[in-house]
Amino acid sequence: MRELCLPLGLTEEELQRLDDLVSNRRRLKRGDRLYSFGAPFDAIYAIRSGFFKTDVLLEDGREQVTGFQMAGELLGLDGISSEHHTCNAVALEDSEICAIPFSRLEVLSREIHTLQHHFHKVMSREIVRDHGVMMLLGTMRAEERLAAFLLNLSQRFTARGFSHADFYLRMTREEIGSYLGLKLETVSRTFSRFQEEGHIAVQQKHVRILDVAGLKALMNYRG
Amino acid sequence: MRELCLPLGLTEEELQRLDDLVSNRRRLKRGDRLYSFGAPFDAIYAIRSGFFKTDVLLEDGREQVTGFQMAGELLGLDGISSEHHTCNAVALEDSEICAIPFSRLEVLSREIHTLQHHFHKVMSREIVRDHGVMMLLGTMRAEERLAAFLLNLSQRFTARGFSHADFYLRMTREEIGSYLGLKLETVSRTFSRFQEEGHIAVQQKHVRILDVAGLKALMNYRG
DNA sequence: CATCCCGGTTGACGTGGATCAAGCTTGGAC
DNA sequence: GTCCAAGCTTGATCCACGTCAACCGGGATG
Repeated sequence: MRELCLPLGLTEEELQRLDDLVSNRRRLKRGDRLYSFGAPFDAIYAIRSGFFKTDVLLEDGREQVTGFQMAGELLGLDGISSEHHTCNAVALEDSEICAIPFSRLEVLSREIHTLQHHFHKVMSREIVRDHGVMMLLGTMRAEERLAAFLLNLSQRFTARGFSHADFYLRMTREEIGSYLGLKLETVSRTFSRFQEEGHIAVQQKHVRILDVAGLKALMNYRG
Repeated sequence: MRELCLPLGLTEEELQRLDDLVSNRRRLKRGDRLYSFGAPFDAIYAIRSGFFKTDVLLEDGREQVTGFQMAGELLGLDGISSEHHTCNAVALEDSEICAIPFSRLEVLSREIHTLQHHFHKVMSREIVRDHGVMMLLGTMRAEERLAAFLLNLSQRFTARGFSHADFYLRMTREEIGSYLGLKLETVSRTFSRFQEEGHIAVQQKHVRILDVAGLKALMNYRG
């Protein structure tokens, strides 16, 4: 956890103060909302365990999933700008989070330079990630989108010590589709095609990646 | 300029220190790059005047425009995460920017709380903006995307004291298309359709918005 | 002045993914 | 165990947007 979401090179005393900051824990069951669009913002959240999605809704009900977050990642950065949350965060499995009161984070990051810099990097990384999603939504075809999605999940599971090639999806086809700008049927069909072509083995939410190179190759060529 | 991109409520002395920070000006001609993908990051940039695009490229040459920036907006936030720029920033007209050395900004924002908070808000606003683009790319149809784009431009021009209804586009149809996830022909056709329907008058880069309500109405209903 | 060229428009046609619809699988409730 | 609802798969058809191609218009160049 520390390696993933906290800066290195802190003194014992600094670590202690950080631990105080993130001491406010909370458990959520699958389906629970961590926060909702429009709610007042006063804390960001570090995921200790579990899996989340964030989404934004249009007035007519259309949903865009803006991200899937797992242990070690932060939620709520969108709320800083307007003092209100601008999306919904929903637990996709039973999860545990730390609430980090934002005003206290700002105080502490004035005193601990590495914390300040780390926090800026985390926000910036979120912006870079979003640009990657724009690239995906703006220029890629369905196959490329799903391949990129699977490879990204695989890489993040690996970073957390799980198998890079064998995992359970926490989200539905519809949620994957919303994230990737596709309909659930297209997601399902593309899974099936990947399976026929031997790139993966998929049965409902259980995915095994059989051919990483093949998936990567799908991403770089038209046709 | 100050109203748009600087925090309010600073003392004279604080303002002086800020002015020192942003004293490093630079002029760019149309087509010049402010920075390129992979270049070392050491400063963010405030646009004093002019117009920019940022884009990311895939290995096979596909381009995704990630944003259009105008006076008072910041460029380069993407570079903080990895100490290298992760996109290209290109001037779409002759422009002037202030380079803000990032390490100095971090020092100063430790001392001026309102600056720190303002900077966090700016980064967060960028994240929120990106979510809006995801929504646009993931769920909207061509008409909705272009209407949203025009209304957004209009609103930003208004905030800068320009006409909300009469402006020149600084970017090509292809760049608009790249931003909106459409081909240039689709952008062109959709402009023509908007004109036929009386929502706008368009001649090449000159756009007049005739019916704001009509454009807004286009955005919320399927079909 | 003529020429070039880049960007824009428009038309004809093709297609990837959406839509509509029918089963199927699975896991939780009882 | 049975039942049911939610989610997944698959097929048939449709259509919004992409592709390909022709042409136009205006500003830069010589």
